[in-house]
Amino acid sequence: MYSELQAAELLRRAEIVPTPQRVEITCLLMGQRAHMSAEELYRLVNSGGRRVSKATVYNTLGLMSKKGIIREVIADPARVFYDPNTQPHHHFFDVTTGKLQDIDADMVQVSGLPPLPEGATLDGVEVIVRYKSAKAE
Amino acid sequence: MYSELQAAELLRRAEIVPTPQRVEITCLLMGQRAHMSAEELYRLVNSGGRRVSKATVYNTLGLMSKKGIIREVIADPARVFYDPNTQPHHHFFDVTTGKLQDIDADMVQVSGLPPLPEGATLDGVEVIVRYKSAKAE
DNA sequence: CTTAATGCAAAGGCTTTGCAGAGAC
DNA sequence: GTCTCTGCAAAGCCTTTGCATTAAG
Repeated sequence: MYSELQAAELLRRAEIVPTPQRVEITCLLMGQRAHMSAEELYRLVNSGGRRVSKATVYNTLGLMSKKGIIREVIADPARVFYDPNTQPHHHFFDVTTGKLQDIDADMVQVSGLPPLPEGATLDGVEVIVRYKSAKAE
Repeated sequence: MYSELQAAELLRRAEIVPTPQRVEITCLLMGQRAHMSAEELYRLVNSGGRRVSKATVYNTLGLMSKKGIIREVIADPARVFYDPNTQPHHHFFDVTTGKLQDIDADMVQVSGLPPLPEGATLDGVEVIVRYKSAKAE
């Protein structure tokens, strides 16, 4: 579990004013092992008594990802996942269930990437292993 | 350029009835070096005199990707790209312009991936190198 | 008082769906 | 006539935007 104090501290360090809503969102996101989409998080926050608007959820996630304390993962065409793990690492994506899972970067080697175009800034290298799980077709 | 005859042949081999609309879509997609989204393709098809509905474009792309003659690439949260290149390969994604570009698989080595969960079927390994290009912020 | 954060609802893209009409055999 | 494909429009989902309200210093 992730305490409100930890969350507030994290936000403060990222120069984000730790309002109650932001702290709440941060707690839930950080406390979760699975990755969540904004929509899921929005529902989760609001199921827990607290009332936070959609705009604020999207806003907060956008802010946090701009400040680098969480990371956007684009694996599912239907939504963006937010990943509390900012260490370099990669992902398993279960196409059947829509679940996203971490793969430690230590284990995976990517080599031979061509250089970026002139003047470009690297934004990240993401490896996504997509698979279908047993159940459904 | 990609001829209608080639397109029809490709579709037929994939057991897709080569209707005029599907042939048209296939021609445009295959003839293009850049990757396109369904929406772009829809606009492109309809700018060329021919009238094809949105439903048909989405339908055709879905069919083709299910049959394995094109490939979906998920790199941009806002849309799915369709890639006529079905050889294993990877992608550069220019965050600034939204352009997607191929990276030959030959050059890139990915090693050390952990095994899939029990009973899972690999659906693909995708490496996406995201970068910001010179211009905009 | 001034500035920033929040909430609401509406708008916006991309994609999917339902169903009627057209076409092929 | 039957089966499939097509087209249109409406609906859906996630996300963004605009603007009035509220909170903070």
